[in-house]
Amino acid sequence: MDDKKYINLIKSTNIADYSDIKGIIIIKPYGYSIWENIKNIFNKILIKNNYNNLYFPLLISKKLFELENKKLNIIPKECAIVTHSKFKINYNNKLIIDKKSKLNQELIIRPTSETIVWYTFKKWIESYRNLPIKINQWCNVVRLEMRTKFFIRNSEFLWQEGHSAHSSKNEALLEVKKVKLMYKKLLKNYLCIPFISGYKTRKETFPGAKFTYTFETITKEKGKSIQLATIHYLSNNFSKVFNVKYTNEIGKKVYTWGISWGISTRLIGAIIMIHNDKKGLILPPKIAPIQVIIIPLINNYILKKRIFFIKNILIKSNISVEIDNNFNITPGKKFYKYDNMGIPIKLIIGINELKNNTVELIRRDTFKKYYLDINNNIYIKILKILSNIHKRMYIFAKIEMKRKTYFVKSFKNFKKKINRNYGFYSAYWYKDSNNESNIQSITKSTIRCITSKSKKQHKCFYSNKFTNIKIILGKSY
RNA sequence: CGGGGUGUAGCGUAGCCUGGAUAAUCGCGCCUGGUUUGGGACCAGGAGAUCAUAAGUUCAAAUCUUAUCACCCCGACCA
Repeated sequence: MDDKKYINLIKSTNIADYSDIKGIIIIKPYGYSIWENIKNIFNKILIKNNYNNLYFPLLISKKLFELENKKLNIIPKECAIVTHSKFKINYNNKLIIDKKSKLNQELIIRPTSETIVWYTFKKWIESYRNLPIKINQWCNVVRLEMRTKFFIRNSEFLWQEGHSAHSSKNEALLEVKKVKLMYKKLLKNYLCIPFISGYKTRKETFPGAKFTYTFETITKEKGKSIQLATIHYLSNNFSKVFNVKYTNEIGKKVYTWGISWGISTRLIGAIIMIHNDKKGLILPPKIAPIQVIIIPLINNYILKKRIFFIKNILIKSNISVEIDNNFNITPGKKFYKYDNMGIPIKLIIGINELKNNTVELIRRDTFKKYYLDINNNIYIKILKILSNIHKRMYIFAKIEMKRKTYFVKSFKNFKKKINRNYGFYSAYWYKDSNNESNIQSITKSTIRCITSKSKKQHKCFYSNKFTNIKIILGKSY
């Protein structure tokens, strides 16, 4: 999918629109319900894993950022900074900042919330009995990026950020494992997104973290990489910054351990880029705002009753269903519209179906037609088809990702190949940040993650030194 | 933030190089009436544009010049 198609698809499906500020978008109802569905699903996963939702403030004081900067060397580079509180009108009748209203201290619109979270943890944590603390918030964050793209890189985006504090290193590391499973479940079982996962190189790791674990996928046609989710193992970096110590079982004061992790509305971008065809978007059934659209072909009282009958059956089975009763538009046009929107199932009823007590069903993914007997528990068949669509979407996306995953032994070979085809390139690599920078500047691609360590030693594809580290390279958005 | 491109009705566009007369082409969409409705219907009529913004050149600017803003593409930055 080229970029123009991507933008047109988002606009024509009413998922989102531009605002008047660069990189800041309006998420329209159809797009927002996709996000709400993701939220609802993930909230259930969060509850199961003993996380509580809460809310931290949008504005963070510069004072706290300074603490962080001193110890961890985190310099917020693309933040929006609030400096004044008033406007006045000048001689041209234009609004200008009232310089008298300059704030005593600059406020920063959160680019992420570790700062305020750990400032707060300091107040909450005294004893080992207070631990672990496991919290999550759904909010917006602002990062004024130079180059933006719908959902993939916005200046403001919605996300989920999980934070936890633990009494031991092992417990924190165990939590990383748990979150990995949470994300794997969401991506595979709900969003039909295949991925590779692994550790970021030091260069790509969040500055406040000991390591960053990442989930990456590639887009359908282009094969560009998209980061889907991240988990940062913070070790006790932040607890040292904010002096978050607790008294342990033997009365000693020790630092706490932490992790933080997030997924954002970028997932919507990933879904669009992965699940589409010539006719438009194909939404994974479990997050589709409308799973079944019923299209009556004639405006008729008996048919109307029949449709409500079907709708009620489906609603009872928790299938989200809508009826298109607009007879000013011809059926063909409706079919194209709903195909473009990616609605998994269309149910069509006309004279023939009414006579035969059937309904015609068309799958969005394969366009295969089924005729269902309406007196024979149609919801069972529909649930089954929804689940088949899900499975097929995941498998196809996975095959596509595998097809675009190559193994390279030499840098020469890699350079040649990535120029022709983007994708995932796996290789053995000897850890060296200078080499990493060279690889990036020569090929315009980055090390997406370190996927595994083999038992045997292999030659590094770049330096020929022996190594057991296997990486995935790719060109990212 | 550097390089390139674009900005004309709700959307997509023609016109711009080579300035011209009532200031604007075509398609989609929208409104009214009628016939239609099984994979993008048709006929008739209608509404809708300070040509991104600002300044300049000129008798005359959508068209030329400059600045600003936004968007797109390619870099650097980044979830």
